[in-house]
Amino acid sequence: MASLPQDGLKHLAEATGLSVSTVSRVLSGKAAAYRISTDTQERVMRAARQQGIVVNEVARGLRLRTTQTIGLIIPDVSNPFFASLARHIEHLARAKGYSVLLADSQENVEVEAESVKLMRSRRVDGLVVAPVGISGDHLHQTGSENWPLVLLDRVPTGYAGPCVTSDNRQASKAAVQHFLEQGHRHIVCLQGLPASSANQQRVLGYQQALQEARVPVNAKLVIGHDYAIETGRSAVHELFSQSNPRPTAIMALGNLIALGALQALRHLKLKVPDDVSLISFDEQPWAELVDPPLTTLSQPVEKMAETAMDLLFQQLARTPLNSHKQEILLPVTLIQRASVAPLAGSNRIRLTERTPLRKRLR
Amino acid sequence: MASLPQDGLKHLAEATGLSVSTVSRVLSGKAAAYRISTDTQERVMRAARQQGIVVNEVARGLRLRTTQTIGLIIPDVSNPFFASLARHIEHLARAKGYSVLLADSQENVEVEAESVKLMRSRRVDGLVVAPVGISGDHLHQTGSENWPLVLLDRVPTGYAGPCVTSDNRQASKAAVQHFLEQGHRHIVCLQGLPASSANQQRVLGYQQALQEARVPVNAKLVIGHDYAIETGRSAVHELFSQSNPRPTAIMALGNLIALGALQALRHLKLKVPDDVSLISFDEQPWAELVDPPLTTLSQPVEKMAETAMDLLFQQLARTPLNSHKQEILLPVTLIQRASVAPLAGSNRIRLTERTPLRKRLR
DNA sequence: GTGAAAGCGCTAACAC
DNA sequence: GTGTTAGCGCTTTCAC
Repeated sequence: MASLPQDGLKHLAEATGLSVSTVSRVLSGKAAAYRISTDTQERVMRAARQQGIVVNEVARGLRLRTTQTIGLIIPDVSNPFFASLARHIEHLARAKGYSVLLADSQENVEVEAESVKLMRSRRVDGLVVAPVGISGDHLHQTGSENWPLVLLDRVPTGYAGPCVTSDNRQASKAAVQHFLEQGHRHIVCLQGLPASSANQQRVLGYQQALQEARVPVNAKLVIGHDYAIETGRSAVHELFSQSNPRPTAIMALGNLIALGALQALRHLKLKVPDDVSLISFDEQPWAELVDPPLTTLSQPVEKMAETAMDLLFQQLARTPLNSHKQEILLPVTLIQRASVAPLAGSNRIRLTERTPLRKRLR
Repeated sequence: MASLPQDGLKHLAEATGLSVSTVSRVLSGKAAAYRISTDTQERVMRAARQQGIVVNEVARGLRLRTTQTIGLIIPDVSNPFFASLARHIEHLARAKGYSVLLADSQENVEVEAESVKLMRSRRVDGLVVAPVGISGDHLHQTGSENWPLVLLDRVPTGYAGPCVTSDNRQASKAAVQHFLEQGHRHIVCLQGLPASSANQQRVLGYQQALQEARVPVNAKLVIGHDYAIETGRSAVHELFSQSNPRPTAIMALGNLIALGALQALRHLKLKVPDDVSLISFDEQPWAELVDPPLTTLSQPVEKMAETAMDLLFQQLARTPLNSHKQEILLPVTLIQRASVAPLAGSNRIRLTERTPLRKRLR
């Protein structure tokens, strides 16, 4: 912190001829409670404004044992899904007087663990994290027992604390069922980070849909290793330039993956949806503008952020959480556009609606 | 900050039978400088790990007068351009041991001013801000004289401090020249936030290109009021559903605006590029996948972030900045794809390259 | 090699 | 209504 020219209540006290306590009281809005005279209040305020003095929140934080800061740890801020989450969280935090300390874990467990530790040493009042891995151990280090924490979007298996996700399993299951209804049987699943719970749930939904329809599950059709655009691109290249019989549908478990898949498909001169159908997880502004307009699974991003912050604020307020509401699952919507077609030779008719169909799942 | 079960060096001191000073010295890596015995070091480290004690950075910050935190204020984290900037900045900050405190100013000057004040009171060591307005007054409040600050992407007129932007004027000028070469004369300029310097430079470039080509500048063709998707949509609707003669080309001064324009065009059943050509500011992963692949102006996002952080770190290190390098202008690249066609009846041929042409501007 | 003590800028008893 | 004072948890001079 730069050493400010005029720093502190002490200085203000001298300038106004009052004591630090008094100055402190008016500056922290306790004037009424202490019945400080209007005159005094004015004097302090004016001096503060004139000399550009703002109270030192770090000293305040030390004394008050609160930083009015929440930590936000996400795997990739540049992924529009997380960027959007981050934005809503920042707004909600600010509305309650909290600032947000941001860490991008780069989909890397070590970086994440490091960030958690850092945030703890910086004494953030609470933490919301979209964890990378399937183990949540590093989230609960020794000594961090009742430290306000809520997990978002992804939840390690066996995690018992408060968390909010969308219904990933149900969503991808419904999408795959949609494919099945259109006659598809060879459906690729372009997965994201295999270690992330969201991905696991999505893959599970994919498998369940197949099993329930008595369609054999081919492990080779689940492919990919992270949520990056490149993963979609290379997986599609690999799968569609050789394999036989060629898959007829692709379930992309993330918006960037879908983009990569689209690129590869175009490169391979495969038409969507004529040659292959495609559904993407995550709705984005560009989804209806790409060629063809994409059928997507839309997560309730804003609702997710709100719910997470609710859960966090409840903890901050030391309100015991209703134990039965700790794990919150939000419904996903299937938005049907033009990237899915009935399998050639199947008896289904192609969807021709002008306006997209929205189907709330569950 | 939650009151941690075991807090502080004091506790560790008792546990190890040493003094706080010693414990402090080893925990802050000063063991060597003070010739602390290896045995003692071990003892402290082990105890710290066992009891899960992390030093209280806020107390440390108070004492050291540094928070190892930089503030980042941007107008909209969910805009992919800023999200990307934010990500790079977070990485660069972390690499140097800094955390980042994030504020989203929502393209609102008051929120921005409020955030600056907040960051100052929280004693961030430095600030990087992409300012909303054309006045930079609130960035330099009384008492914040030599407080490390660098402006990013946008610079208020007359601002003298360190800042980095891309060459907005030159970029949009080149884009408009490209339109002109293809025979277009009625070129719409879909602007972003009129008060932002980036927008002003872009509009200026647009005007200059027209003037130099002796094409009359029609003020009615500059339309829009912010960088949102809705602005592109409504402006296009307004302009293309009635005006006569209908414009034949659109310069969109932001990626979301372009998306909105594309939506509206599709809705009006106008084909790109046959009926109207389009160029978008900001390159995005989806740009080559929308229909048609978009010709874009690609800003050097990573380079911008790096440069800004360089400038900031120089200030943090109290290295006097080379005064002639304080205002840094980075070149933009024109990526030609398929959204621009020669005007029907003009004697130009349509660009048919398979791979996009990249033209570095300036 | 290690300890004692002062103080970073603030708040909250406790006085009056 | 306002002032005095004792810390919050850390670093660092000075002592030994």
